[in-house]
Amino acid sequence: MSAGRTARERVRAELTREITEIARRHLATEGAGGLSLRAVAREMGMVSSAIYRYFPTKDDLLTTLIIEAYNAVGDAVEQADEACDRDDYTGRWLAMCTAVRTWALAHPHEYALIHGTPVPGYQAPQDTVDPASRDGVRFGLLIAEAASAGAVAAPPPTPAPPGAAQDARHLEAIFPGVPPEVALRAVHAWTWLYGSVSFELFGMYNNLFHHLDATFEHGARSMAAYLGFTR
Amino acid sequence: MSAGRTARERVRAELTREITEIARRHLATEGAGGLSLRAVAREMGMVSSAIYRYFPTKDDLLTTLIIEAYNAVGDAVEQADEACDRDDYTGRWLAMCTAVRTWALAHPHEYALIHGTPVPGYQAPQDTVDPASRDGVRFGLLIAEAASAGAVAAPPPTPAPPGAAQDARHLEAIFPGVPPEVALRAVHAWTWLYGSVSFELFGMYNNLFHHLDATFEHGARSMAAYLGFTR
DNA sequence: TCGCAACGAGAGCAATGCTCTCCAAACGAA
DNA sequence: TTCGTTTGGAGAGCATTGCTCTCGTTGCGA
Repeated sequence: MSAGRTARERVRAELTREITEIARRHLATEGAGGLSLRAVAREMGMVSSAIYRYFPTKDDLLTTLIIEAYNAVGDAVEQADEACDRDDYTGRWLAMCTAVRTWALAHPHEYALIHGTPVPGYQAPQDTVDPASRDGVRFGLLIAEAASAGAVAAPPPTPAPPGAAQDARHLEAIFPGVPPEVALRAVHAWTWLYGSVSFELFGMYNNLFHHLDATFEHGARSMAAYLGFTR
Repeated sequence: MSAGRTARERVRAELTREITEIARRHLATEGAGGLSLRAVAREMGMVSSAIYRYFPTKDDLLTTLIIEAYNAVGDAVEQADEACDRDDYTGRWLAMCTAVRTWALAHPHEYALIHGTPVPGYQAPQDTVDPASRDGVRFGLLIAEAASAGAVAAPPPTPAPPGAAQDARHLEAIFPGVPPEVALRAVHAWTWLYGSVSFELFGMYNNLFHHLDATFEHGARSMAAYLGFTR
């Protein structure tokens, strides 16, 4: 589709791209609330109504931005993972954690868009779910590989209501071949990751920590132990 | 101050209360983005400009709501804690986790207000920091009591950069008398708690878990082990 | 009793998302 | 090449918002 054939199609693709680019810049500087279709149109030298030919609704623009953001995190995580030795499981986990945090710190508003309060009235359409799960899928792969390589010590079983065990079995899709108890822990560790990044970004660690890099790394290492990685 | 003396003062206090009440209701149904001073004024039978006599800015109303929300979580956590045996440390931890989650599920928009994306352009004033730390302070108390009672097993030390150790020593204020390594783990567990609640509330667990109660409880128990509680 | 501060009413401003109508240019089939 | 059909920009317009300003009125303390 990028090789639009008619002149109109090419110009349309180009303008659409330009709109999202400007919108992304506005988002990055003003935040999601400060994003205005009229302002984008203005910056493009368009009259405000014209922009609705490209994005019929502000939500549609937001959706595009959200998908981009998810993909950016997904890319970051995947690249970080790939730069590691395949069987350095702890290293891969640390790299993925760092990738998420680094990206979030560099793109706070985009991070907020996907992991903060859902935008009022906004309903995530189906197109977002695949991009949204890219990072998690990659993480699942890591756990699966580590488990099948015997590099994950079976954790001491945690007493839990039966529903949790059922859910754990459903996790097979993301953690193929991983023992349920390990898969559950993996989700908890993953949850810690995003909790930690959100806390830092939204200011909950202010006045509490002064060496955020170091504390984050400590947390990630500590979670690696919690996960049971033996190497 | 609630016993305002002059009629005017009493009426002012009452109107202020009524405004925040309506605002809280709007917030609960429409979310933070849908909160409109004009709508509140309308519902009160006031002309829109009159409301500015009570809250000079929308941010001021939000600040009030935010403080209320923080206090509500603080109350919930404190009450949950107090309903437990003093030396059932695991039980107290579980109770506090459940309290946070239960409150959040019952007041999703208020939760989002304090733990979601910071409202665009909003700068949290000083009045919010005390209410904001009530839950954490209570949690710190629990850890301190457990540690001094010898009910926390020293965790295997996690290798970490020096900054983390420095920060850990600063945690003395919230975790008095708690070994640094334990204090750090406590923060990570606390982070997991809010990460977990946020993930659930913001829909990240959709299509992943079906027994959210049970899975949450599993996580909390698993974190209790991570914390090193021995009873 | 008098003067001031508080406060409601109303009009107004700039901005937003979104709609509708009008018209010119690009397009594709004949 | 012509001609009817999309496509898409311009412009006006609507309802809504936060916020300001002015103008009376009214409660209050001195």
